[in-house]
Amino acid sequence: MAISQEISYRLERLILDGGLAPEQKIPSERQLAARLSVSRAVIREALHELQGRGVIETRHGKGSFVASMVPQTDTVDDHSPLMHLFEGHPRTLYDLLEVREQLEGQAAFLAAQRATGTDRHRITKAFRALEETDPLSNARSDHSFHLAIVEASHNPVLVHVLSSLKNMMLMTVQASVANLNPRQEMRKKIVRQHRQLYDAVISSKPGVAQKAATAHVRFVSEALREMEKDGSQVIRMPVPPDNSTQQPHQSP
Amino acid sequence: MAISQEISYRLERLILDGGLAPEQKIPSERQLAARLSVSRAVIREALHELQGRGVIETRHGKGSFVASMVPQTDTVDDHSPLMHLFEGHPRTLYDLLEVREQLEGQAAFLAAQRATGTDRHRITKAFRALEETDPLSNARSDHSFHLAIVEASHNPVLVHVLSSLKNMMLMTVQASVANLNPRQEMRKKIVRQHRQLYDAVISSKPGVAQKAATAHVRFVSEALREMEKDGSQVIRMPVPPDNSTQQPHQSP
DNA sequence: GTTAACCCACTGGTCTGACCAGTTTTTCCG
DNA sequence: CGGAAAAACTGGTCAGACCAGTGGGTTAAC
Repeated sequence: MAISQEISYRLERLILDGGLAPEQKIPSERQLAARLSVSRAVIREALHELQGRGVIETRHGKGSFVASMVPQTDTVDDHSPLMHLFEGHPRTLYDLLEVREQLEGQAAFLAAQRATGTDRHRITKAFRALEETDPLSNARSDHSFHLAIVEASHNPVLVHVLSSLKNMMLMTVQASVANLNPRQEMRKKIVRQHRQLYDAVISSKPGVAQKAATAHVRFVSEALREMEKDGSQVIRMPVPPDNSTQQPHQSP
Repeated sequence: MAISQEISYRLERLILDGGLAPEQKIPSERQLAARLSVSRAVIREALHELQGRGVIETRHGKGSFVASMVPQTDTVDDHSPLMHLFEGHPRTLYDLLEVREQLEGQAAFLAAQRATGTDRHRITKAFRALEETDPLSNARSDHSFHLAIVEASHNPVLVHVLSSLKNMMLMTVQASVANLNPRQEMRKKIVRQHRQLYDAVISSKPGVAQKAATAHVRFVSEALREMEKDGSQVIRMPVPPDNSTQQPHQSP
């Protein structure tokens, strides 16, 4: 194995084992080179590896620092392999929506097919709440509504995958509602889409429900794309701690 | 921003957009340096960044190659949130297949739409290999074929999700081929389905490709269900150590 | 002819020492 | 003392050299 890789490995372990705390400064490249008796080039390559992996940050003229990896090992894999793609690659957001479009559609289809009485009750409850909450803070309601439908599909795998994808989205962009609700006409369309989806599921029309769900996600995706094109920046920020996304429960 | 970072970013985007396909060789460091008019050190630093985040693999004396987008988290989470569902709940397998049906369909659709020349070449190669290998040991070929199509969708999220699902399947059941191939008539049908899928993707017919892919997964799912009902136990065992896991694309 | 050895032209891996470009500290003059 | 220049850091880039694996082709021996 290459020396630079050994060094990057050793440094990473040192950091993970707590030998170097977050925000702490790493010895300068020249010091490390001298200390480990290798050339500075090797040190730089090792550091770039750690940098690519998000373990350290390097600032010109100042030095390299251990990145503050939030000790919050939530249920969500913080540094999931996909997470790196988001940073600097906005396109991934739309890749994500592309997949969600498909899966939300399937979830709606299955929900319309399989929803039990309890499911219908939960969905209805969530839908009512969604209609009553004020536009500004109904991100949670929106989430609950869709989650209720997904869970009514009675497919644990689907629930799990979709919740992962949604969490991943929430990590980078404040959900669609936050971006779109301010625009009145957008909000109206979304409300109508929700109603269509709700009606289709409740009246057990799988095909219609599926179409409604995919159309909804596609609409949101295209709206976001449009906004971004128009210059109005899509709000991208970590979502505040949300206890409701922690454990989507499955009703038996 | 540092030049090396710009270069690593450009290369990563190039890879994600399909300009460079998995397994494909990246120009040598000296070529890149000359082409981009920078020193070789900068190129090496950029490559080490990509290496750190698993986008490329470098082999001494051979060159650098685009890594499969599949996150090879060798630590296949035994304690994955979904894993415990399998134990005692065979139904989860079919939930899994239900979701896969949808996603493989989407992947085929997108692949037929977006496949580049390189993608088509890879798919064709995998397909040929699939046709030539003997029925008993073509689990790998089957996997490679489907993977090539999924990667041609140029949607990293889709690749990631599907690979997770597939890994999860491999953990519990020896893939469909192992169970179905012994039966001659089954195998014939599967071969025909593969050919239909292949033709549709290569001739850029998204709709047809999607239908072929979903039909294929559904067929496998129903066949498994049938077998289980008939009493013949579906083989459920951990997949044997796979040395090709490290370097996903190997043709025998 | 086949095969084995070797050589050479690739590839990445490492080293050296220099210089540029930001940042912080020190120095020294007003 | 205050503040500006200078020095001493930091990382970023460059050039050229050499080492170390790899593979193809030529050659020499069998």
